[in-house]
Amino acid sequence: MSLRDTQTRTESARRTAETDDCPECDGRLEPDPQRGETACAECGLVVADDEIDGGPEWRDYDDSDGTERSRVGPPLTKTRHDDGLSTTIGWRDADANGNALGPRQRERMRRLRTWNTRFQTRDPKERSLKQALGEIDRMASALGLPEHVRETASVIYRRAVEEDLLPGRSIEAVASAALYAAARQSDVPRNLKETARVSRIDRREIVRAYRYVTRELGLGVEPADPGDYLTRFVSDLGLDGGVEVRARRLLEEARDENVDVGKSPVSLAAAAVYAATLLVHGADRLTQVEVSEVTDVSEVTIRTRYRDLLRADDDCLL
DNA sequence: ATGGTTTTTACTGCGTC
DNA sequence: GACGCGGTAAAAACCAT
Repeated sequence: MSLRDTQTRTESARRTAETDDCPECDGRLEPDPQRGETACAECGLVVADDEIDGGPEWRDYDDSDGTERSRVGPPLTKTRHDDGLSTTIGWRDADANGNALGPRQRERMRRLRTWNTRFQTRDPKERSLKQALGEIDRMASALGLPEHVRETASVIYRRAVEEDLLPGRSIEAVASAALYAAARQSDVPRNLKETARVSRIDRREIVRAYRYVTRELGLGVEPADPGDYLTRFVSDLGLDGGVEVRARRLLEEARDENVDVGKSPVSLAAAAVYAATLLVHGADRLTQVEVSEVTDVSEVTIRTRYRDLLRADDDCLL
């Protein structure tokens, strides 16, 4: 890919905290009003952070004195890490109004341009990495997963890249798989159906990537604990804590009686919630359909599982 | 690929409000 | 009659081999 003859592009410099230090030389970072970018006072490094956030982009387009910044609006979309966010730096040593730059400014611009080309030509891996991390971020927030899960997901993804696991599978599939694995490892599991819903990749392909990655990376991801689904289900269904406690006990007793072996954790959790509302609230319980809808477990499965749970429960007359 | 198991889909019957 | 539930049969999905 050849450089544009007269122009270079760069990742947009995103406004970070104004008091940050330069990662390269520890010089102070200064927002450059002329360009609307933040750059290091020492080496001219334009700061561009790795993750895609929803933060606004700051630019000063028409203010000749450059003191005022205008909010241009949110980035076009979170799903495209680059489009619409790139900054183009002209080759002319002049500001936006065509006025010549002073020697100081000129020098600074020269440095900015070299850095920009570096960012651009840095290996494609860097680019795909950003895309993947952006995707992870998007899916994670769609799934309501906390920050630390995104981080472990990115770690998993990076490791997958390092181990050359990418060839043959799509970036997004591996990203989805990494997130799925991270959620399970962090004890805030999301099942495959949920993951597939927010992913561009279908379920089958995610599992394939997931299996491959976990095997190659030796990630010991244990089967999800049904209890980990419980709190989420309970709150999604607007139930009280009493139900959750009861449900948890049902799950424990099921475990003691080995009724749960071979059964999907989600099914058990869903069934436990239903059974618990039945036991706690009696007549005005939740319907199986309601539970089925928020848990993504079919009514039939809820039925069969919750009968098992009740059978294993001591306090249940039988 | 195969076979065993679980889950889902689709449909039906029963009791109740 | 609609609704919640239970049961069933067949298909699909899953998993270990």
